Amino acid sequence: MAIELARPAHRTQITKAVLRLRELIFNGHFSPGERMAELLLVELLGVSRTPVRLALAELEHEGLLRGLPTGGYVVREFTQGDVRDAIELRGVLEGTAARFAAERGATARDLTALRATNETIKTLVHRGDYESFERYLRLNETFHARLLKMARSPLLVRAMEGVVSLPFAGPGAFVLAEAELPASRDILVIAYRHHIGLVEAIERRQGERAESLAREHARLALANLEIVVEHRDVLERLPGAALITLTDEPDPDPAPEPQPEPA
Amino acid sequence: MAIELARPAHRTQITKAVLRLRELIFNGHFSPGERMAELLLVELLGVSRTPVRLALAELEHEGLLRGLPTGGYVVREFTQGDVRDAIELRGVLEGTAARFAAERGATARDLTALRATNETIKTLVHRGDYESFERYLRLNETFHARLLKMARSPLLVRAMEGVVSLPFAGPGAFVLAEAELPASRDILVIAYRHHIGLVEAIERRQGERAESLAREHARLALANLEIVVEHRDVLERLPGAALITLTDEPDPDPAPEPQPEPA
DNA sequence: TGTTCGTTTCTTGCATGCAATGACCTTCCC
DNA sequence: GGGAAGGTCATTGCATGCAAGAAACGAACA
Repeated sequence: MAIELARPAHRTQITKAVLRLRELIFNGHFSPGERMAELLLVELLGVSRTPVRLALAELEHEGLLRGLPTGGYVVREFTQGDVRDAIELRGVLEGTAARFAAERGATARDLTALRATNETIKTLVHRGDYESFERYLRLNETFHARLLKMARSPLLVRAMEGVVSLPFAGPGAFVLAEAELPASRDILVIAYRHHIGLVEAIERRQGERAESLAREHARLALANLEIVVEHRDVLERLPGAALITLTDEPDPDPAPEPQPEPA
Repeated sequence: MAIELARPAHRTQITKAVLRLRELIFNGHFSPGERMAELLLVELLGVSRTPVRLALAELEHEGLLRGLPTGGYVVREFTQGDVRDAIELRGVLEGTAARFAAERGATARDLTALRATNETIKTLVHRGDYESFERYLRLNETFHARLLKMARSPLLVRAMEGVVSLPFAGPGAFVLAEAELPASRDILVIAYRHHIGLVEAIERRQGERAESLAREHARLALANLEIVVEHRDVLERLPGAALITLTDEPDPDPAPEPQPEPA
């Protein structure tokens, strides 16, 4: 996921296969549980079995596929609880990034860059057109990428990559849906406020505050998720939606034997 | 890492290559930065290029190797700061596991199992023989594995696997060294206390307390690390030590431009 | 002596053939 | 009719050959 971003795009057959496969999976071309036969993919992707095999291994590590004990891969299925956990987990890791940035000290240059991004975001928050949402999405990712970089922790970057490789776990997950659902428009205002607070906390070296804010910030995606599942027509147009099975029960992961609060 | 544990051990050439390569890397058979030529590994491992290639990809995802933009892999190098971050990161994830377990409710069966493990650990804490340390190590891993399971979050399990795949980040990292360094013997006592507190917090649904305890618990490994680096002869016998470059500076990641506390 | 260009060797990326294992279907027996 | 056993088909695991590209070496020139 880091390699492919380094621009060579289609330089090797493997990346070509990975990119195309990801796209196909996100678009719902394969159903969860469906077996990914190598020969089928050979004629589908136009590359031979060797790069296909490598690409499948890559996607397994990303979490999109699941390897069968007998060999071969199937498309992985995600429950609503998985989505919730992915978002919560991103919050935990971004919280750690924010805390690291605060504890280890940020450069004035980094802080200025974050503020500049926020300034532009501010002008977009109250617009409603689709183009503004797209710009917001890009700026939001810029903000989060820089924040992660400011933690100065390669291992944290790795861990984050492992989580946001899931399509519905990225910082912009479910945001595009807001363009069509004014009900969640206020969330952008709150998100902007979170950004402001994050920069302030990092500058003042308030690690715990930065961590809390980043966690709460990620939970906005959760709020978005809940709004979106109420509008399945919107949900189904989002990438990766085909991988998610919606549960009707309100609590998607009930305690099997809830213990009462003794203290 | 989950697949291989599923017993087939050497059933495929790939797992054979992965296991052997991991062993070679941990033992320092390759130096950090050294190129892992496929043909060299073919005659070293006794398998053909195809499984070698797959194994290399696997180890890259584990974080032990780094892929070069031009192709091929080199052994990755870890700084003391990486080790510190890995431990801190494990603390963050185990904290999340503990919090999830507390928030989502634990079964009486799980709590009982944790307590039983702790009871046995209690009898080992004050012994000093090597065998007791090995038993402690196994029980400690049992405790942490169960805790993780109690979070009921497959994605959290994945994230954790991504972190503890590094040899020095596991729950038992640097513990074996204590068998030879009585200076750090007290740490076992503290660790035991943490375990007790964790079970209590989870039972009482005190999520935040559980999270804090788990984080602090992981930081014991950090204390161990600091003790161990003072005794390089011990450090160098630990697996994976050959991958770590020791920095002499006390603060391994200094702030480039520390901001004063304005508030 | 330092630098640059050309050549050679090594290394990886890819395709394909072969073999073995697992899945599935048919058939036969109870 | 149900279950078990046999056989057939499909799919994956592995090895190897070939070609393109990179790296290293050496030679020639400034």
